[in-house]
Amino acid sequence: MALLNKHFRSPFTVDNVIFGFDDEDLKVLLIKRGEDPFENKWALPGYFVKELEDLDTAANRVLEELTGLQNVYLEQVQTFGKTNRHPSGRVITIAYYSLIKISDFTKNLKPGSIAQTTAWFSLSKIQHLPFDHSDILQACFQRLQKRVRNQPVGFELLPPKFTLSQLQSLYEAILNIELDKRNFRKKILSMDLLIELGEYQEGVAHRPAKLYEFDKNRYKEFLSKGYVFDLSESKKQMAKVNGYH
Amino acid sequence: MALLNKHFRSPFTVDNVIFGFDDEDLKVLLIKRGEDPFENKWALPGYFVKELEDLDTAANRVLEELTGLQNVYLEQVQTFGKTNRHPSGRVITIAYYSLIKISDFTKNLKPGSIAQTTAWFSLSKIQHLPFDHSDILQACFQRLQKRVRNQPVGFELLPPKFTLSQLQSLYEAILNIELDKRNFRKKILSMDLLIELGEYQEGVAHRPAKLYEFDKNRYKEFLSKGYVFDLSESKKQMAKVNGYH
DNA sequence: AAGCATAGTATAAACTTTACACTAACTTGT
DNA sequence: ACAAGTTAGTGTAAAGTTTATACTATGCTT
Repeated sequence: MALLNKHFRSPFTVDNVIFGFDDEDLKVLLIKRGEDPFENKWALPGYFVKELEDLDTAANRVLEELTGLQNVYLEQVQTFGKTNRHPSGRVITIAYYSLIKISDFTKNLKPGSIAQTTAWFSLSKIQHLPFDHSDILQACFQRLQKRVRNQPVGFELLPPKFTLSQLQSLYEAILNIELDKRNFRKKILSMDLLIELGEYQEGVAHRPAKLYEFDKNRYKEFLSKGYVFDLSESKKQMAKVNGYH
Repeated sequence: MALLNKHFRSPFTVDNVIFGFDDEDLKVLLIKRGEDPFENKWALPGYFVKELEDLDTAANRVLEELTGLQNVYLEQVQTFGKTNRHPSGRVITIAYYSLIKISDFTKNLKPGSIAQTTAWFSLSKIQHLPFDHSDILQACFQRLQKRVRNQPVGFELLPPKFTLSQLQSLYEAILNIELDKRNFRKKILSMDLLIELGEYQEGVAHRPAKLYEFDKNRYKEFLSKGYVFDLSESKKQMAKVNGYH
């Protein structure tokens, strides 16, 4: 309809903060830009949205072209639209983050693909990013920190079979706090969402840990009973973490 | 820069879910559309964003033109970009909600302004809205329900001086649950964020209630001490509300 | 076989949340 | 002026949740 033509049009991108976890650090996949502005700088991966493409589809496209992965946890976070955020003209970006199993990633890399110009960076070591990508990264990370306490999304970052210690390390890395082993286990197991597989870790130089699996069906039932996934801490504890009493 | 011209451009709007509270119900301000598509239907207010206008600015513009109000609580929620969401062509919309003091609103209405075609609707009575506005409304309402438990935004919907009963009704209306009077008061007062004014309600046919004010400065201090605003309920309670045990 | 590294486990104390019912203060109608 | 009506305001005990804390178990390495 002609009416729409009266109005300003902007190009749109989706930028995708791809998180991974390597048993130690929370990492983010960055891409070395192949064109100006900021050619050869590391930046968040993002693509322009196509005319006939939904936003979620575009975000999944970024992800698949970079990692070869499909059906990955993806969440829209915030839209960044300051008129001057891109030096070449107005570009609005819709920020997403996704959670991938870092081990799957390496398997799916095709030689010569665009993914050859990507690398994982520990979140804590990322300094300045071009455009407003630091703001975008921060918004996505903060969203993840909240999400992980109230939704069972952490499992998206772990292999399908994992140990409780891995799970705890993941939470410690994302939330940047230390957790008590016994209390953590009690809490997560009390929700009764993990299946104890009866299998054990292999190839470790110490007592092997039991392997667990997150059970999506039990989680559906859990929700339908009105229960709420919750790994948050009391106000008192939160104050302490921040160094107050 | 020429590079941007390669890419698809879309017109985009901000839609703003304007919430108000009338001591009874949570309400939403709708506008009767003056043009096709959906002429004369009630819909969420929204405007096309201008070339040199930031998104937040545009959202505030919607608000001010409709209500005459400035400096109002405003939060971006989600961007809706399905290719077919608008029958006349692709339009991406960035959804915001705002919280206003409904009493301020009526004062600021200019006769003959666009606001003459607006009306407040109880949230519970709104049925079908045009476009994907029902989805937008739902997303904004859900965001508000979460926000109100973890941030002191409820006060934005009340007059500067309010009673604890009004505050409780507000929470009950937003969360759609019943709260225990004694426990609610204990909890909100224990955060020590309200100033007891020593003034009382007037013109009511019963014992007049004390008036309180929310103290933004105390809240800043509260935050800087690492405390967290929290009016949430335990998992047990949540389960009960939903009819389970 | 000793040493090393991580896995795995229980309980008591502190704290938070919940359930619950009566008196106080003001207005209205007689 | 007083009775009836309406909402305001208040404390406590029981139940539940969170926290702090330290030792034994199991497998690998040397």
